[in-house]
Amino acid sequence: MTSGRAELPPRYVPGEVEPRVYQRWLESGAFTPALDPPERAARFVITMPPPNVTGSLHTGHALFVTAEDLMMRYHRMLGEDTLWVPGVDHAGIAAQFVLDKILDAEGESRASLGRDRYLERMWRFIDETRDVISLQLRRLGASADWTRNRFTMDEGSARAVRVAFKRLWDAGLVYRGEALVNWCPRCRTTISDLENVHRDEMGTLWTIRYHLAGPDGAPDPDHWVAVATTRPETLLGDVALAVHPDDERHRSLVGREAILPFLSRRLPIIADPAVDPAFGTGAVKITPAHDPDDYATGKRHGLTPISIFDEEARVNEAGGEFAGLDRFEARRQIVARLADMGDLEDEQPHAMVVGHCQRCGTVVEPRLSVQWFIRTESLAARALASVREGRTRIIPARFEKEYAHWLENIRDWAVGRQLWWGHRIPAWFCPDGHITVSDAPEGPSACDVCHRPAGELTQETDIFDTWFSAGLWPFSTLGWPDDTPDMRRFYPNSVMETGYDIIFFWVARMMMLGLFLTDVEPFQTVYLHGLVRAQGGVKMSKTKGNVTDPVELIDEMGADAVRLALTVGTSPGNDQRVTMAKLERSRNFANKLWNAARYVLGSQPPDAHLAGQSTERGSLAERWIRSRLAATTADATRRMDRYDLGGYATAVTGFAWSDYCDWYLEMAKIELRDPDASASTTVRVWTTGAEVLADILRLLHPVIPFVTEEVWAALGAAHPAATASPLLLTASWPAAARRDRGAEAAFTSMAEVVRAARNLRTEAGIPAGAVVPLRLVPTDAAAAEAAEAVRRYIEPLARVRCEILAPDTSA
RNA sequence: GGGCGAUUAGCUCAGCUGGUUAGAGUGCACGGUUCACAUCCGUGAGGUCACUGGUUCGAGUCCAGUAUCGCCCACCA
Repeated sequence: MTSGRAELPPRYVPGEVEPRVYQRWLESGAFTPALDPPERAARFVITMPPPNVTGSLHTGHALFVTAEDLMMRYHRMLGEDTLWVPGVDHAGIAAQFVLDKILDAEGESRASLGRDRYLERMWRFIDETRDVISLQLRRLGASADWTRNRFTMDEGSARAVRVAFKRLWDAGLVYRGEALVNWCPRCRTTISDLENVHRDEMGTLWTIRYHLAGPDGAPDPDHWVAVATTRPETLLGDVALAVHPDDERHRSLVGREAILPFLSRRLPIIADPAVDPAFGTGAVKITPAHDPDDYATGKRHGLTPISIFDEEARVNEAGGEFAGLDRFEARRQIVARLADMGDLEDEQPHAMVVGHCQRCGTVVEPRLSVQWFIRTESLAARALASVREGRTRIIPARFEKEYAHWLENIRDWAVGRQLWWGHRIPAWFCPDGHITVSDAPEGPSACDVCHRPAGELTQETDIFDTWFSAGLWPFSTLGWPDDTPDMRRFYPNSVMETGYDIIFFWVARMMMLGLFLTDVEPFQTVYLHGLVRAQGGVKMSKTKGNVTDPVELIDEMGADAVRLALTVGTSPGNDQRVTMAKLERSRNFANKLWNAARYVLGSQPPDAHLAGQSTERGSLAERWIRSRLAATTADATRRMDRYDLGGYATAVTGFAWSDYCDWYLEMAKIELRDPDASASTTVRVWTTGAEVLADILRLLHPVIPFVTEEVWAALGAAHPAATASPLLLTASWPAAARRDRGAEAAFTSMAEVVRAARNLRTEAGIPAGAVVPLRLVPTDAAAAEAAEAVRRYIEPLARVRCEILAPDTSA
């Protein structure tokens, strides 16, 4: 390689270097693990949360890419066998929500298209959107292996889903049964407990009179039971009234019957200890099909539930005259009618908790239906033990408690969804109701029980909860269930990195499924980042209009600045704000580095590239900066190893800016311009600066990869010995050298004098350009000697002329 | 109803296993066109580490309690 002057453009323009640098990385093939990994190399595999296929980059993505890429680049530089499999998630319910809105605008709907055409339309839609997010992730610098790009609806995932379900079924961990589930009337599907988000709301508590049945069976106008309810519309599904067995006020009622308004159904009055005598009137209506408590009560008393809503929560034919009304309209009319009849006794504002669909916000309706469940008890116990016994560690540790609490109280997982976009449950029914689960792509050849041929079987129409396929991600992306080279080499993964908001949705599910299916923890470490909040600390949301578009920020500030701003001053699991001030500061740092490099390149003495590694003892400036570099390297490495990404970034950027730029380069200028310096000294001083810069680039590369890579190339052209590797991406992480305490102490004393002198100038109002005398009074002969030794730095740095007086020993 | 977190300079946040004058950035004040950089340089002001007790030679750091804010979990009509 011919060396010589290398140049960087005089101005740093954010966003300019990224495309060509990323292209160089891609062409190097370094994102893809080598076919023959180095012997005994440690392994580092990231588990990435696959973003929603229909989504577009938001700040949360920017944060996870930054954190993961930081770790990846660090471990790659350590020479480890690294892998980051990128991909996207089909996001069943979320994707349908998006497509349904588009169809609505086109005058179409799920119903008008039907399942097959709807799915065709979805695939076309996905084809348009599925690369968007990946391309955006690349703009942030994600050093993922794009040759292994995956999708939770690809054939590999589909097969993993079938096999996983079959194994769960064969192990008796799957059952199908009637249950009261969370139903979203807008999405028209079951949702899990996790997707049912509770919100405090102000509702109304109505007190309604249920007349007792008279001797003739007709309602007795003079005798009634008053019942308090927040949902009067559900009375259409009442099957009983209940009181507490010890409640004296109502004891005489037990065993009698009341007449349901409007429908004249006879309701037995029962006694059940679940009733709180202190609440309302002490008597409650029992509506097993629409209330979880009532469902349990009904079961205890052998009552048959009556469902009164259809899938869109309109009153069905069981509701008599109210049939066809929306549930809230039905409520209004029923309350009005009761009031007219004089049977509305009271109406009070009432604080209550209401479940809403996580996706669309609609009030969740408990609905009685037959569902697929996964038995979670044994799965959860293993997932719990893994963390308790330290085989998987969660960072920060406080989330281990939340994880444990959730798993200890887990309920069975309703995995079926009445949607179309997703993996269809591989279960078939024969006319006799037997269930056959098959993991074969073409389905079973016959009923497992009665051996009827496949032609007489029909497949379940429900699909899986999106998190079921996501829960297989760490291994379905590596070829599981086959014993592939990737599985052997990269499983289990090392670090699963994600936001704390999906610890239950995703992390816990991966642990449960991973342990059951592969007998090993899918990853050793769970690193949870905080959430990015908008200015003022509120959650970002499109409806609030406070979303900062990371793509715009990258255009304006550069990907390096966005990454640095998301890293400095953060700690795992804690929320953070991104402010314009922080972004500007980060961009300024990139600019600073660029200019420092320009100075180094521009100040290269002739033939400097011919100098080998200097062995002679350098100047104080050189020894000091090398010692500080050693300290910073050790600190940065330690922080990286402890996942203190914020501390790492702060340490390294601080070193580069303060120690290197503000002090070393200024001291080096003095030495480089010294007319008395020998050529070899000048070369040595410059080379030290170039070598330290090279290590700064290595240390900074994980967090600001683009600028450092570009500077590395220029530095390599000027001084190949400093860089050694053509790409910084694959350069080695620096080893911490020995510190030089003597040099550090000498520097500190010198710097104190300079700072004191500058302070005196400012206080005395001495013009910045004026060179004034400075009298130093050493405390002893050694101090005098030391002062003399650093005079050459003090004088230009403080713009003074030193007079070093005789030692004053009086103090 | 449980549980968790936060509370440190005007603002945004770091402070690991308790140890010398509590840090950073930004903002502010003042001064700077020195040939890398005004996306910069220099100097400076600014904190009873929410509050109350306790442990300790010593606490922002550990313990108990209180307050405010936020989050998670939870089938009471």
